Amino acid sequence: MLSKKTKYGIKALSYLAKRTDKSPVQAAEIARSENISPKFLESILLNLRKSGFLGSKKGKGGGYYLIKDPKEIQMTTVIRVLEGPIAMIPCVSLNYYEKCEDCPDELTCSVHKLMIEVRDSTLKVLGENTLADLS
Amino acid sequence: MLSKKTKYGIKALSYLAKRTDKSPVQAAEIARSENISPKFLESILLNLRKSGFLGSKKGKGGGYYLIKDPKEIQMTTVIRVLEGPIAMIPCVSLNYYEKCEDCPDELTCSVHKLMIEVRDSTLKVLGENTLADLS
DNA sequence: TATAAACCTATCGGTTTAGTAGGTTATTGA
DNA sequence: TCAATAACCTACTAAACCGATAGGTTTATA
Repeated sequence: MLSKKTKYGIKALSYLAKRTDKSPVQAAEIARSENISPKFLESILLNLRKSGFLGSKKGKGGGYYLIKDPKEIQMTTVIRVLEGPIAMIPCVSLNYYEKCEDCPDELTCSVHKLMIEVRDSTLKVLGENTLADLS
Repeated sequence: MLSKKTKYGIKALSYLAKRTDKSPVQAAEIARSENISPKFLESILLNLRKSGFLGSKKGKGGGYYLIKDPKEIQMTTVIRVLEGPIAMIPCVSLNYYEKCEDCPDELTCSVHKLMIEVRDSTLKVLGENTLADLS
């Protein structure tokens, strides 16, 4: 399950991607428009700025803006930053790999192979979609 | 992320599916063989029995056994029982649907469409695999 | 009748989630 | 220069969930 943090983050990015002009948008405006708790969204936007998705401007007329072209932002990278691993289990994660304590051998694990299949199909969908595709 | 409960449950079911004879297997044996906390596994097996996957026999020589042919058990149904929804977000779940509080309209939600795509690709993989395929 | 094994209930420490509160810093326009 | 604005930062919290543990009850077998 996607956390609200991730969902809100995607909605905020998508909100910015839809705008034609690239002037800064205040966090409060996004929060209002997308029905997100303002303070919670603030922390998410901060996170997205530190991760290199957003730029920001302080003071009056300030706000957040997209740094890259929405077409260049794959959903895989967005979700990895906000949510963490895309795989359903750490032992098949490409970016957040972790060995299972209970498995002596991954190759004979009945769950492992299945989860690789799931991971790859999910990666395909998320890799083919960019921020620009969220309409 | 899959919970350990789900992972252990799948491993236990797979352990039973691999056996040629269909005599009951004790929870403790599965726990030992799969490196699972015995008491935790007990509660999972109980869950699987109540959900109709397993039968059980009490007393000496008792244990758990598969009720159906492993080929007939789709991984979708296993995961739904153990983990809950397969979708990454409740508003696209087929079996555990829930409306989002923040979305006035699902059709215009940028996250919604993407998550339907992810859901469908995951359902395809899990639907094509049965307990028998876990080898 | 002793033993084995499923079954049941309750509890628990730790972590994560989804926020809230309250203040600090930097920019802008009057 | 000063007040307003909006990002930035730190800390806290209530509730839920997770992974397990403890301890007892029931039922079947030898």
